[in-house]
Amino acid sequence: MEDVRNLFHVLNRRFSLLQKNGFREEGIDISLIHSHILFEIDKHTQPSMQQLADLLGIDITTFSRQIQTLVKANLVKKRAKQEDKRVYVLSLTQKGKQTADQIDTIINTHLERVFLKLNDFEKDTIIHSLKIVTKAMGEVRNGNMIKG
Amino acid sequence: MEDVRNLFHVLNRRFSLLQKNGFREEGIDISLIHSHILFEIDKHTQPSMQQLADLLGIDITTFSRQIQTLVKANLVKKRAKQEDKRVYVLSLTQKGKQTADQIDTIINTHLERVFLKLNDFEKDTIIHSLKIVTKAMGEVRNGNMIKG
DNA sequence: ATGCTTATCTTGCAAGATGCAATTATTAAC
DNA sequence: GTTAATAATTGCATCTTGCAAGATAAGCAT
Repeated sequence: MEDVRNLFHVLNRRFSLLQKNGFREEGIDISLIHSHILFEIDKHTQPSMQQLADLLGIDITTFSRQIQTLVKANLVKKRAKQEDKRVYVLSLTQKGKQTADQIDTIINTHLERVFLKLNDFEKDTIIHSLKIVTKAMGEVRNGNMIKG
Repeated sequence: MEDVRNLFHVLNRRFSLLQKNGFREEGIDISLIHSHILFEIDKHTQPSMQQLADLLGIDITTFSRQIQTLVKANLVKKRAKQEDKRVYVLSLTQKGKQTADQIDTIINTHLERVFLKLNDFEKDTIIHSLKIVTKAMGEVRNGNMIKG
């Protein structure tokens, strides 16, 4: 069991570096955390602040200010929910969507470069395994998460 | 290919949460970044500042200050290398090693809880897959890394 | 309705993290 | 020996973080 932690750790770090390197190489000036926020907003429909903060494991106050920055940068739109005006619902602006897509392309390009080293069987096995383990990790502790 | 990014992303996040939750539940007061630094120092023999900073993808100036904090907390030891006195070699103090081991136990316990949900075949497949993909990701871009 | 409790989000503040530019100390190159 | 390169640190300005304390809205009891 002892090298499982190491595997996750290294994998984690390498994926982070893959993203950072991607941004740098393509001259995109965005932080990892902002990229993640755009990604999550894009993935879910009408997420609230609290939902996304929980999902990303960020303190709500920090998240609130990150969103303010993204709104100022015209990447994210925030509007009060009709049914419950305490809640703010997030969505991407056109520019935000465009940025999210651009980031997606970059990361996928880099991921493809990784998978080129592997044959189809390995590829399928890996994706299957990632799905299983990700699901299992979500089931152990799922506070108030949106299904991811 | 498009949900591979998502898989990595979610897996990444869930592993981060697993670590944070572990620390919180066990009442360990340590940040993720400090935990990672201890882990890496423990894993490598006589790593230099620059090596670890590169490995973790942290700016060397930030890393230098993180190490100062850890040295003050009596978790890390820093000594000049004999052959090259510009270089500082890092190691764990007794307390640092103890902390690293404690963290390791916590994370492994939580990981075991995840793997309980899976059968032996799935477990083996997943570990095998993680190894392959981690290796592949390391080979695509390996700047000046120590072998991980 | 009125008050009490809970939920969502925002700000004040103080502490910590970040990264560029400049500096120190050491080694390498010529 | 002078100059260049490398490893690490410090100054400084900026950003991030999270607790505590608000502001506002919704739910719920009486």
